[in-house]
Amino acid sequence: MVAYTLSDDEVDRIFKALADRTRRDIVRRTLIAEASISELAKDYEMSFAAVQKHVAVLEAADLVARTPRGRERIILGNPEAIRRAQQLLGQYETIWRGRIDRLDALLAEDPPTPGN
Amino acid sequence: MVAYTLSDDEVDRIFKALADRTRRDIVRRTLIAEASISELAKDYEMSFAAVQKHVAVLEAADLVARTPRGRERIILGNPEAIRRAQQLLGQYETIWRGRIDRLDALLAEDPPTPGN
DNA sequence: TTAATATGAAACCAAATGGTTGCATATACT
DNA sequence: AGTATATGCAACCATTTGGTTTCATATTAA
Repeated sequence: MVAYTLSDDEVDRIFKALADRTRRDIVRRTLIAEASISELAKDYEMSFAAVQKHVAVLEAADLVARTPRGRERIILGNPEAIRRAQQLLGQYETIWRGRIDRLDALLAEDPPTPGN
Repeated sequence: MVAYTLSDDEVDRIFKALADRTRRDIVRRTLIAEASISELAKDYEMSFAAVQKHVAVLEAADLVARTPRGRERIILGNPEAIRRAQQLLGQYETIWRGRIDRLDALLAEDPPTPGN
């Protein structure tokens, strides 16, 4: 299992990209099946250009890939980026478990005495 | 295992809160050990008020809890919120696996014939 | 009681965000 | 060749974000 090290900038981009429901929906859809930008755009109540911008944000975060096919641009979700974000959150879980371990250690020590 | 259902607004708040390196550091630190806002603020190159605002963003996303203790406010990271975010990303993984299964099914079908 | 500390909250500011419209260009269809 | 479609990109706009400073209030310490 390779451990990816993401820079602060990369992590910023990933979470910022995921912090918008339209973008999360695009990720979800393009993980299910590829779609062109105009196919995606049909289903949102906003302009084509707005959807295009959302896709650009996702691509900058490497959450989707954009491949030309004729006059279209095919968007495909990138499960690897999602996995990296998940691993990142997993590290916080590990940190927290460390705190619990330390608390347990404290409680396992000699019970506190007035003179201690 | 209880499945939490987060509203779009809640998910927006969580990822937006995590999309800032100072806030991620505050989460990390307060998962390790509780800290007052001023203790946190000492270690960042910004005003106390700025750190106070970051804590407010994290609290709104339920990523930390703020408990009064005397004149201080003690900040403690909330591992449950992190876990929920992780589960959310896990759902995307599941979605993606569905695509792979469908692709496998396609490949397992009768090989394509010109007349098909 | 007075001084110091910790927080809260408001007003302000520059930059980023999320949307728009309009126009240019590339590709496909007839 | 001419038209329709898909995209890219720029300019613009309102709102949000991430910072600041300032002032008020609550609590602790001397």
